Amino acid sequence: MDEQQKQETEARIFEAAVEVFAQKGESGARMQEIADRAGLNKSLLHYYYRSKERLYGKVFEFVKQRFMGSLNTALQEAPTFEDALRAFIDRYIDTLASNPHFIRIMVHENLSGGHTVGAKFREMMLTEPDTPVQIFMRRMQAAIDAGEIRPVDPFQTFVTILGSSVFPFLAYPTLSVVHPEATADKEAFIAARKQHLFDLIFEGLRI
Amino acid sequence: MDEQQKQETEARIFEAAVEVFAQKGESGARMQEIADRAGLNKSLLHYYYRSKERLYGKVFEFVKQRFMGSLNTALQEAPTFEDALRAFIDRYIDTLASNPHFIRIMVHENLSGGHTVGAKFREMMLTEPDTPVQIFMRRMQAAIDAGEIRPVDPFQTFVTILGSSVFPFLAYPTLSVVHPEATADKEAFIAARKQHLFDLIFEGLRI
DNA sequence: GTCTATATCTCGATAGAC
DNA sequence: GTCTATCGAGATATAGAC
Repeated sequence: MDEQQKQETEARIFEAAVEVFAQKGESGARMQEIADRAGLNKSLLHYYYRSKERLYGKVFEFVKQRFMGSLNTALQEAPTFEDALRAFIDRYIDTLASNPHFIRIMVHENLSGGHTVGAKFREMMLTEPDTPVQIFMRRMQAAIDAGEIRPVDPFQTFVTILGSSVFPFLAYPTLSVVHPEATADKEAFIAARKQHLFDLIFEGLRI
Repeated sequence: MDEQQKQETEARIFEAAVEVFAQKGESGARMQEIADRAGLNKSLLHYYYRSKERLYGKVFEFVKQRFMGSLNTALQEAPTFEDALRAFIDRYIDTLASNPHFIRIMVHENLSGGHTVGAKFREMMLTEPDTPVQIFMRRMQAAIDAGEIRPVDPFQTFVTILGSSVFPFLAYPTLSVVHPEATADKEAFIAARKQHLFDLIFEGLRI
């Protein structure tokens, strides 16, 4: 009972921390705001995580795992390149939509120099043999070699898919001002976005 | 002599402020860091700009003007849609490359709720009759009506171009770890990016 | 474990000397 | 105009009661 209560408190802190760090970044986030959002006393954050720095470290690690994991699973399945491309775009956008905090933390990291993110990814490149980028690029290269699609640079294509998928989640406040009609229904906009992206890129790669 | 010195000091503060706000966002930025980067005393920031809030306001306004200006000019020229598309992508990426701070401030704004950016853009939509989005969308719609390209949603296409162009500048620290060879020479990467994007999207729109 | 109270530090801002 | 010194608010972090 006590133990369970403890874990739940820790989890509530963690979830609140993810949200606040996503919105404000590491330096902009306030411990008080995290405590308020978790409905707990501020000193509990220190009891469970010692310092703001350590709390952020845990959050970042978690976010990175989820992020990479979603990319990996999306790439595993699918027999043809067409299927793989569609699955990748769909799953990736779905993950972004249901976990909007993740990409925000990653972007904050990159904007502020990307030192943490650089170190973590470098480590990952060494320990894990197959990163999502490499899997995607190999798969696309195979399709090119087999004459299924045009010879377009796989890495550039990967960057295009990521950027096109991520951007709407980063710029939503601006986009909703610039074109309210298209973005008012967020569900519909996301569905349309998936359809559009696959169509445009697949046609762009077609022989 | 004094007046000139004064202007130079003010300019140095401003430039340093642009850099720090771009890196940390409004709340994450520190007046001390801006002063250090400008090689000046912290109290001078208040002498010239009264408060952090006002300094940020000036920076944001400046950034927004440069940004929108570059988008507009890129869309003016070009006779055919193909030319317009190429010009738009080239000019837009060039502007991002030579002014990397601008987009970062915009993204920080959006991440932290986008209230300032929302108000500013709403105002712009009212005062200026033709925003870049509208010009692009109208032009693309005309090309669709004329049967020059496939009937692909112009707004979605606009978002795809923006996202694909912007993303590398946001995620450069991560990308350079994930694929060092492709990103080591930044000039070359940007040139390749322009070429790739136009090719992929133009082929994707082709009848 | 969770709270209150408080110590310690950092930051934005101002006063005043030069 | 530019600097040093400092104030006061607000933030992180800790001590100690329950």
